[in-house]
Amino acid sequence: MPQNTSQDTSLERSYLIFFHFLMMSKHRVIELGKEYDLTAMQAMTLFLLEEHRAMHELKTIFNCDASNITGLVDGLEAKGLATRYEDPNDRRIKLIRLSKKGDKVRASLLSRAVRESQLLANLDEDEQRQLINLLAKATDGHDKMTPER
Amino acid sequence: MPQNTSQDTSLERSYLIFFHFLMMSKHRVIELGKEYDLTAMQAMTLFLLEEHRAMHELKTIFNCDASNITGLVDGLEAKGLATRYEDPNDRRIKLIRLSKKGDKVRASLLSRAVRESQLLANLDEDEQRQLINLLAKATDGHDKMTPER
DNA sequence: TGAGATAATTGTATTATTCAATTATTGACA
DNA sequence: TGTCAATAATTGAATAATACAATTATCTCA
Repeated sequence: MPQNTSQDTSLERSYLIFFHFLMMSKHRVIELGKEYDLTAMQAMTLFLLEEHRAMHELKTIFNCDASNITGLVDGLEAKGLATRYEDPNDRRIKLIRLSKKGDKVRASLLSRAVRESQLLANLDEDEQRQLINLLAKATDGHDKMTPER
Repeated sequence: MPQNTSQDTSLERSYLIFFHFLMMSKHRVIELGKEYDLTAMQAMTLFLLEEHRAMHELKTIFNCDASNITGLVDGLEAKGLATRYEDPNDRRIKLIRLSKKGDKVRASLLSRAVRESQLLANLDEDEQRQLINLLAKATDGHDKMTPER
């Protein structure tokens, strides 16, 4: 068995713990998405489409090439989950919104993600609330994804 | 601007906040890794290799096919950052450990990740500690990555 | 008006990930 | 002891994800 002989500082150790958490979460979303015949990006995009969003917003959030978003939205449209439409204020921009079917799939996916992810299962209700509040505060202002606005 | 007309429950909203946080973190690691000419997986693997680890452990943590780990470790060896060696107790198993150079790169990467990530910049010291403690508790027992053991 | 920036798309190239088959080793147990 | 199922790692081929380059349309603003 490995012995801990590390020189990492406490903050660095914290970072590693956080990173661990991050990777596990990703796995859970991917596995859940598969059940709905969605790629990881498609599943995550449903999460993001509580409201309509411009394609370039998705590009920023996913930190990827714009062409990937074209393909991503093509896929969602092909499945009848979302539709594109022009931004009336700027005809360069296309906005995406979920269809009725997309809304349903999103609701089901999100509900199951929350119930089954077990990510917070080790925490009592109060701790869960604390954690989420801290994450929300930490996240605030970092990019345009903030679902509160 | 999108108006919030959501039906999401508070727990679901929390999940989305968490997810937001998760994606941003991933981007930061990827960008940092690039500066060191490392792929995302290579950078994350350095994080994991505080101690030696068996290849199949990495497979579990990354939730990927075993063949990816072969390629991953090939890459790290080619760069002189890590070495394979046989587990003396089970000759099927290969253990990976960082070289001296690998240790140095890991330390630099981790230190910069912590200092520059700005992930926790919105929180004061006390809140940071709280957050990390909650994440550690939430994470505990979820798989074999826990760096404390 | 017109130069420069942004948004989206297409086709292509590159990279990442999975799949199937193979070899070696281990552990269980009849 | 010998056999069989399970595990670990590897290889090569197939598939999927992501990035790059070039193009069109639109917007901003000096």
